[in-house]
Amino acid sequence: MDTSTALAIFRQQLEKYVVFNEAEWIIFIQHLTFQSLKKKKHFAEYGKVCCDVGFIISGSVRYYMVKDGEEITGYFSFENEFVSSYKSYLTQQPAVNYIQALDDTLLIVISHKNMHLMLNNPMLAYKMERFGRLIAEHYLICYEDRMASFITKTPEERYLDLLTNGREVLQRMPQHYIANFLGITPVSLSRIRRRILELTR
Amino acid sequence: MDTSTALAIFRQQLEKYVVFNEAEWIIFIQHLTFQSLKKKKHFAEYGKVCCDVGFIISGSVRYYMVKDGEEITGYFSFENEFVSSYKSYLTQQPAVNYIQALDDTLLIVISHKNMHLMLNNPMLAYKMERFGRLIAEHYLICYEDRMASFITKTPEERYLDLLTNGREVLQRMPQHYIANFLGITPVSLSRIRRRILELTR
DNA sequence: CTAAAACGTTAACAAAAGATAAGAATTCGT
DNA sequence: ACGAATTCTTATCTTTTGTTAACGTTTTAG
Repeated sequence: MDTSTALAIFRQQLEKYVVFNEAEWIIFIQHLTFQSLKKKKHFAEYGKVCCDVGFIISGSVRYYMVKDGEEITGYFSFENEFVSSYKSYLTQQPAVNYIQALDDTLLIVISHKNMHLMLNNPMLAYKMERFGRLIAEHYLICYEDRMASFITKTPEERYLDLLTNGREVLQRMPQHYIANFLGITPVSLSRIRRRILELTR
Repeated sequence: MDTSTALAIFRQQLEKYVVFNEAEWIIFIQHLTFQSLKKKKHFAEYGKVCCDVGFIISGSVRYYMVKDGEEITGYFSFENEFVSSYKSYLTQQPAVNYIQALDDTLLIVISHKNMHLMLNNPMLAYKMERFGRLIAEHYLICYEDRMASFITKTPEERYLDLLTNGREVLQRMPQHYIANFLGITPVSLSRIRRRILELTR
């Protein structure tokens, strides 16, 4: 995909949050860069400050932490979604997690530095504050839903939710990533799948 | 506590996020109201749109959902913290949870209507966007931490975290609220406490 | 193309958690 | 102050999950 197509897609997706006029857009895109991540390469790593927010033009990533030498996958992001180790990005402190490309992934990137240049550029400041607010609110709602499912639902119920809603996650993802995502072990997920199969058979 | 003291506290706490000059402050406070919630009264209820964000001057609240007729407590907020059923507030759709005062609680309230009046008031718009962004980012980080603990830690580890960090939550909170908050049953928490006692004895 | 690595299922056993109920201690409402 | 309700612990039993290991299959890398 060429960069102008990617930018057009980005602009269209952004319009959920904020609409730039031509003059603003020209300045805005000067603060963007492209990043191409080969499969298995990292967008963010434990112990390193995450300097970027990315917007996924194509591909996908997984978020994981390492505990007792084990990788534990906590989340995924797909096309037309944002990706960052937000706490690290926002505080510019070292990240506690990894973010890794699951496929070859093309991203539009806003560095923390460029974001703050825009937040301090009178031409863009207002819209960037608004943009930042709406993005943060959007992901706040995602987290609120996800926390609620952990508090009120069993792993089996969360998996059934995934079957009905989370098409994309299930299609191409290794099952042990999904197990972690649900808060259980791969073996346990395999058993849950068996139980469901037996019931629906 | 009188209202001017409360406002002074609020102003000071807000300075973590945004600093108002005198002219702005005068307009800002015209968009605030006070709310006094008796113990056990609700700040938000299932099925009703949550129209307000509150700032807790004194007291505390718990967030809970009802599942199979059971109340399941998912979170708490204390003095100098914000409280809202954010998804409902932000989308103005009916809430899926309840928020209830644990003690008599005094709040400073910004209604959704007033928030949007300020967001559209040229005198305040920029700072309110910024305020909204920073608040959302703050709670995004809280959620990120909390999700991480659910994905990577056992209930026992989460309880031990609470023992070292969460002083306030543990002090005055019924134990079955804390159990829900940890994602387990009250009986299970009681057993975890016993195990810990036996080890440290 | 081939060897190695990763993946998903299953089994067997251990550990933990859920459900239910009983009983004592504490708190609450009036 | 009193009875009722709530809270916490403990016990028992059941269910679920974790752990480890084995096995066949699939995918990956060189």
